[in-house]
Amino acid sequence: MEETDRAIIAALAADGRLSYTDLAERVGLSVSAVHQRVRRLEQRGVIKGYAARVSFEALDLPLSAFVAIRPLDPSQPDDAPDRLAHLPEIDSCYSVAGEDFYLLLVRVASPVDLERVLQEIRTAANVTTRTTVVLSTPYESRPPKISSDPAAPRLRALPPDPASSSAG
Amino acid sequence: MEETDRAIIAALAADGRLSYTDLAERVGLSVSAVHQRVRRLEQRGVIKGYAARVSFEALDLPLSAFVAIRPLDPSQPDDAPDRLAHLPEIDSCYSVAGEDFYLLLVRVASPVDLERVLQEIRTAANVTTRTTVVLSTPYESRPPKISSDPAAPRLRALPPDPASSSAG
DNA sequence: TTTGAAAACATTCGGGA
DNA sequence: TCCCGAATGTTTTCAAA
Repeated sequence: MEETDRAIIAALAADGRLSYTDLAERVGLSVSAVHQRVRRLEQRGVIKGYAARVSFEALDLPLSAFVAIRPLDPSQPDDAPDRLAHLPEIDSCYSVAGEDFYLLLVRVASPVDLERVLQEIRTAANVTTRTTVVLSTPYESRPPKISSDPAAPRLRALPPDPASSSAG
Repeated sequence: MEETDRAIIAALAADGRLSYTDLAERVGLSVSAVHQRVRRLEQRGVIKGYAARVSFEALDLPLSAFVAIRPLDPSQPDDAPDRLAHLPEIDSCYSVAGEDFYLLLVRVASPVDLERVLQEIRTAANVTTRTTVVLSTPYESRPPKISSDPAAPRLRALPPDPASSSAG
């Protein structure tokens, strides 16, 4: 039961378009039972959604970079994520411990575009930036290991937080 | 035509389980025409696959960290990504410019697990580590902006490279 | 949780712009 | 080359037990 949910999640993390029929075969349940479980996982927020994995090269966004940012005036209220959310080049925004405040992952078409985005980041959030260019990506966004360990903690329902995501 | 492909990609990046029927309505084409286009995008490698977006908190992996690594002996052949690929806690591995060689994103259940993974990374790849803990994630893995700019470059077919991913 | 039937959907094909 | 519409098999969905 608990283990079945983990199997479902692992299967859907690896192939988000699996049919309920295939899923049912893999976990050894009827189609409707699997369907119901998936729906419960979606409602509980364990499965937050589904996405096509797209090639950034093919979309002409071959240049990725990590941008660490630090406020120019640390006494100001810190709403950098909100101020930056409208920039479509920003893939991810992490609040981090350490000398920097946030770590951004940006995707652009060219060095010139990176330059422009960095300027936009600095002016929009009143921050300094320190940029690390990604040269290649051996692997990325691998499906998480789903422990089928019998001693593993239960899958947890989440507090109703429909906006933000990982790593609290 | 070209713009239609971008609309399809944008729709599937936001909702990877959209039916072809829904997709067809959105882009104003017949179901079979959309189906054909999606298949071509998949074959060309523009769409690399589909994945469920899972909540790492719900999976009891609430702690994320960026781990910058540097070889102890820079004259040795550098195969750190291969040496680390078996560690399921590593979500992503980026080769980066700058003082560090690689930047890893790891996901674990607790500080103790992070400690263990860092040791495993150091011994498996013969590297030093510098770790930045993620405190929260305002947003992550947002769908890329798909330029419908008429002057935008064509969607590119990819050389047959079925393994690696972004940012060359 | 299962079964079973109805509705919706995916997939392939032939033909037309 | 790209599109559409129809035919078929599959999947999803729902009710009932």
